[in-house]
Amino acid sequence: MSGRDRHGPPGEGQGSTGKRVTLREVADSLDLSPATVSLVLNRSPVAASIPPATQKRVFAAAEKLGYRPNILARSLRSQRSFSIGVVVPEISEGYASGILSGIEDHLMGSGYFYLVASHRSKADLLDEYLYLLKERLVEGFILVSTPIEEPPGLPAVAVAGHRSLEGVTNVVLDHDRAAHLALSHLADLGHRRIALFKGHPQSADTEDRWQAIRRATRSLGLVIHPELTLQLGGEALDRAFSPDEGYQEGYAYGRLLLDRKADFTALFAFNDVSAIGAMRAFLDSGLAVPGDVSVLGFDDIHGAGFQNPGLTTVRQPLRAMGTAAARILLERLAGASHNGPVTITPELIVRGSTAPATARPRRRDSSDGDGE
Amino acid sequence: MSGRDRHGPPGEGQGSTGKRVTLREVADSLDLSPATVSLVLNRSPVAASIPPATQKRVFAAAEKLGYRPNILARSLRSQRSFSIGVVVPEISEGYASGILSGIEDHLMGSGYFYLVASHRSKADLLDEYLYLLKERLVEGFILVSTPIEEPPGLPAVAVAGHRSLEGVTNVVLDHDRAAHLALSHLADLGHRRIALFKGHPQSADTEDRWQAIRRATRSLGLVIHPELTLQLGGEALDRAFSPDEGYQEGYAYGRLLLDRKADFTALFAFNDVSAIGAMRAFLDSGLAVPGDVSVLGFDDIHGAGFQNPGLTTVRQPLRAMGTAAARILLERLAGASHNGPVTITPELIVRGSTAPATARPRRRDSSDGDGE
DNA sequence: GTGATGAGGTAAAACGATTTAGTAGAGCGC
DNA sequence: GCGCTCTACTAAATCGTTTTACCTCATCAC
Repeated sequence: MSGRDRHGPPGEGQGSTGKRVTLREVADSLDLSPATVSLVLNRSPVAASIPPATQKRVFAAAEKLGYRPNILARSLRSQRSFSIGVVVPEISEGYASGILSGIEDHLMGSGYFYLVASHRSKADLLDEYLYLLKERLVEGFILVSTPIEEPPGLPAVAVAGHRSLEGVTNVVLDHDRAAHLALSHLADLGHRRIALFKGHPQSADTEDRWQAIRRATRSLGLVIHPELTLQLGGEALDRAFSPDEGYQEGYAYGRLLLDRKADFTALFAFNDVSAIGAMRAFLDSGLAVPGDVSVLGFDDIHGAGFQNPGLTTVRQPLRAMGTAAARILLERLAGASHNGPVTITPELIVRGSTAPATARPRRRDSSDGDGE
Repeated sequence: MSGRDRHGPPGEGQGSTGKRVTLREVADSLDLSPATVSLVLNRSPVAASIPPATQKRVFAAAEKLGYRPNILARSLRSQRSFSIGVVVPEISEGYASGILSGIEDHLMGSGYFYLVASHRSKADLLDEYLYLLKERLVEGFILVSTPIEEPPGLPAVAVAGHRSLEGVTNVVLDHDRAAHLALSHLADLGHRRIALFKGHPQSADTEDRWQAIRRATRSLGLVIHPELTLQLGGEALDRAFSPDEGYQEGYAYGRLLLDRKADFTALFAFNDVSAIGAMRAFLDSGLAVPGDVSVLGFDDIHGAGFQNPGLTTVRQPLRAMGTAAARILLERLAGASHNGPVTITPELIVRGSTAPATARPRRRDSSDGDGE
């Protein structure tokens, strides 16, 4: 709608090699001035007085010569770049790439491109990238799970939101609903001693989700057991995990949980990756999942359903969230006012990793396998 | 080395808001011409005759005012954009995002950005995106697992290569070594009836790998059983799978394999995703992995080791491949001549999904579980 | 005094659009 | 014939650089 509406046809007029046709050349071929051609092609209101016949000639010539405006020149003059900056913690990770794919879907359809930068949770890199992106005249930002301290200086949409900031529209998951779905599912299965993985301190969702979990716990008559609550990326472990070692980290924290020797019948992890890692730790130590311990993830990343057992999880519609973020940003760039946060609704996906709690202590006891 | 060598410091000179400082303003503040300032800042050889004292003043003023060249203007004039186009089939998928993260690593360090486009295996989208990227004056392409018909018209590096094309440097995995690693591992375990998943016809690696498998099979004294060979995305199934349904597709083809009732003791899949899907199909139908069937994947995507059982697989160093692609492209842009293909060496990662072949027919028979 | 040389710059033309402020000519009323 | 209004355009400035082709002044050799 905004953006350019002509995309194709590629490769017409001239081959993919050869010099580009400029506005001047089109104008010359028509014995018109570049100004006229520009006005017509851009459907400027000023072109209202140009007779339809001439307009037709202009369009025809542009088509025939395969004219494509030089985006750089246009951007320089009009101070628009038709590109936006997308900032993610780490691109090779399921959450970010899911969102990204939604963003791309929407942007491409609108004539925009995007530049991606991964800050790997380093504040200085983040600052630098925001700077470099502005230098490239991106028109706005989409910040994915990226906590920033001050307004970025351009219209922005934050995907795993955080506290509200001037000029930043938040796209947030309904964490209360998510926590309630997850915990009531476990409660209904009879779980009372539920272990929890809190998210990394630098993850934008961590705090919101944690508060939601506390509220849900209370409203369901459950209690949070501090000895069963582990903070990912916390000081509990001597070893730090790099951003793409989420599975290993989950495994390590799963082990840690077992080492504490405090009984629990279920784990509600911060995300699928840590859930899968922990599940593996449980299995390795001889516990059955879900026989001895139920495991509940978060996100529903690709492949979550193909774990063994399939991972029960709270699905975030990542692609839809990306699409929404892109749409909102473009609307704002087109002049729409920026209203409150946009809420996304999660969904509980029940698979094989959760089952009724059993009274039996969590000790190796593989009398009944997971037949199904 | 090429590219700009100054990155930071962000946020100095002026806040993140406020108008940008132009070259003209720097020049005016120094009572010099923009030309001089430009020459000095760019360390042009022409600036040799400018006395060091003046040069110092110029740098100091630029720093003080927080001058940052406008990239659009620079690009327009010098016909360089300091950005490259990365084309992938689908961004939210592990292979592409792994490569991407390597690409990013290298590019960012060199002052380049990249624009991503996902063609979702549609030839018309691909053409259009190549066109749009050229329109944005990207300086070159990195094509990830993207087969193209004709030279793209710009320097390019293809990551999961294909037939050689003018101007395209291929970064290819050593498929012979990969196939040999995988098949000799299975052969050593006593497997003779090995099922195979061929890749999608549109995947660039498919044909190379298949030929490599044929060679490896011969040299190992194995035979390929047509009834155990399935082509992913082939006509065997009535249902087509979208690009992000790789797991489901693997599951479906796993089932298909079982339905054929032809005995096999191992599966060597085209990639981890289909291997995991198939593994799940085997488990669901009561077969033990690796007790009844060994499963061998390809890629070593994130989380492959956290499957249950852990997936034995041929690792492609995705990130390193991305880095290599970016490095080669930048070298070529800097004038290096484009030599032959670059070969990447795969590695066999043995985990729990492969074990010695058993004579026992593949029928439900769960007498010994997969304890450890 | 002349011509050459070098030092230390600068003017101005690109790059390829967009857009504002006109302008030439036609038509028309009077 | 004058002013006015339209119509159908166009000239030229502008965006912010880069880069080539100068230019001016000193100095020096002869």
